[in-house]
Amino acid sequence: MTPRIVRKPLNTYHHGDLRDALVQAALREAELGGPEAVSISALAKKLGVSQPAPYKHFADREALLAAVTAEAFRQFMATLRAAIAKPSKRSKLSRFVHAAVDFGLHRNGIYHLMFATRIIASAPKSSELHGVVIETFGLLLEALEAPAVGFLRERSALKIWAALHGVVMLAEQGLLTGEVAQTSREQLVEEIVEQTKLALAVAIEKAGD
Amino acid sequence: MTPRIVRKPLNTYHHGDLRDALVQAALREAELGGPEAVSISALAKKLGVSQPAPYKHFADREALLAAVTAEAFRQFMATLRAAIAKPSKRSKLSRFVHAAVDFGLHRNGIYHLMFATRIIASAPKSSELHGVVIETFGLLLEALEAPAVGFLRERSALKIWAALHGVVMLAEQGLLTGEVAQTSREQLVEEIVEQTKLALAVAIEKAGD
DNA sequence: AGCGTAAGTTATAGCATATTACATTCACCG
DNA sequence: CGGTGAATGTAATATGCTATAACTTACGCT
Repeated sequence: MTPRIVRKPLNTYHHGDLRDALVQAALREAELGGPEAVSISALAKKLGVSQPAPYKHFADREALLAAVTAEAFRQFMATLRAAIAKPSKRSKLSRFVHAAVDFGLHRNGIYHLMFATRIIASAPKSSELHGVVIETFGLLLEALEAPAVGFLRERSALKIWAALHGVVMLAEQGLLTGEVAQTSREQLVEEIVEQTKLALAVAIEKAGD
Repeated sequence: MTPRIVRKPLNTYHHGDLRDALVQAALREAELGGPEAVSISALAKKLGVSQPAPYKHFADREALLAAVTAEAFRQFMATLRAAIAKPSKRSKLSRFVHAAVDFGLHRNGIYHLMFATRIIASAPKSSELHGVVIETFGLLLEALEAPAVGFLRERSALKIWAALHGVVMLAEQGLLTGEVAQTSREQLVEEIVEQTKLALAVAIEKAGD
């Protein structure tokens, strides 16, 4: 009858699920203030445990951030999956890209954690984090719906991935409004999708010769 | 006969040019370890002044980082200017983009400082930093050599800027080698340049109707 | 020559990461 | 049951960083 599967002792000594609570709380902090807003001691205080308690679950701050980043990717993927599943007259790819950019702008701090740090690069290839990154890329490949073979398809996906990340960065830095560009974000994203599709079509045709 | 234009007192009390020395030293630190490797107290020790001395020149750490970032942009621009000036059989735009990506990868930590933090976004529009950013964008517009009018030209520039930034990120995260993609970085960059040129040509033609 | 101010200094508060040694509870097994 | 080892927590402490306050020194200007 208890809503919790995990056993949660009533005594105050053991928290019961500190590890997960840390990840969730850290994610909330990162959402607002970015990676550097995540403070182990602040989290411990907020969760009502002693300051060094988190170190029983994470070797150091970086290890916590890696776990938080992995969780962020899972939420990212959930958003993307929902976007490409929902029927619409726009293409799957277009929906994917717009959803990704929206995520990057609305959940700003988290996006920074995912893409503007070296957390991924310094995580071992066998890690959980690396796995979800690959999986996310797979989602993009799926959204691409390209009739092409692996090679061209992957290159197109990489170009899309790169460009959409760049758009998020430009928007964040305030370079998509005002003097520099009268271009709206959505317009830019749509153009990128279209020009990549066009380039892919050209490449396929050329390969067909 | 003294090589220094700036007066540098021989007594140990006044450093003589602490502000500039801080910026340069911070830039070196950031080059290796990224923005978070910049520690005011460490810099002070390295420069032989007391720990709070830097605060006479910068209100806080963020102010120092903003100055460092502005200097980084100046070096970035110098590199880009050299690249587009040097004659080659490749297009100006191609040279620009390759130089930018190279800069992003070789001077990794600095690039992070420039594009993966909120320093620009949180700097006032009238600031020195904002100025050099606009100037850098102007350099890209120049490199584009597009026959198009402002509107289309700017959009193309934005797409290029976004994509090249994304490529740097992908390369840094190690997503351009191994299982995910057999695509080389240079190939990808070249394709992006080409497909943007193509898209621009199409857009110009359509506008000409 | 003297004075104001820019640019240093020491001292100190406050917060964060991380380690060590110790305490408590959980889970399991005889 | 009861006891024991591992997991999980605590207290105490070292170290390093940002930042401020109050004081000192030397530069430059009239």
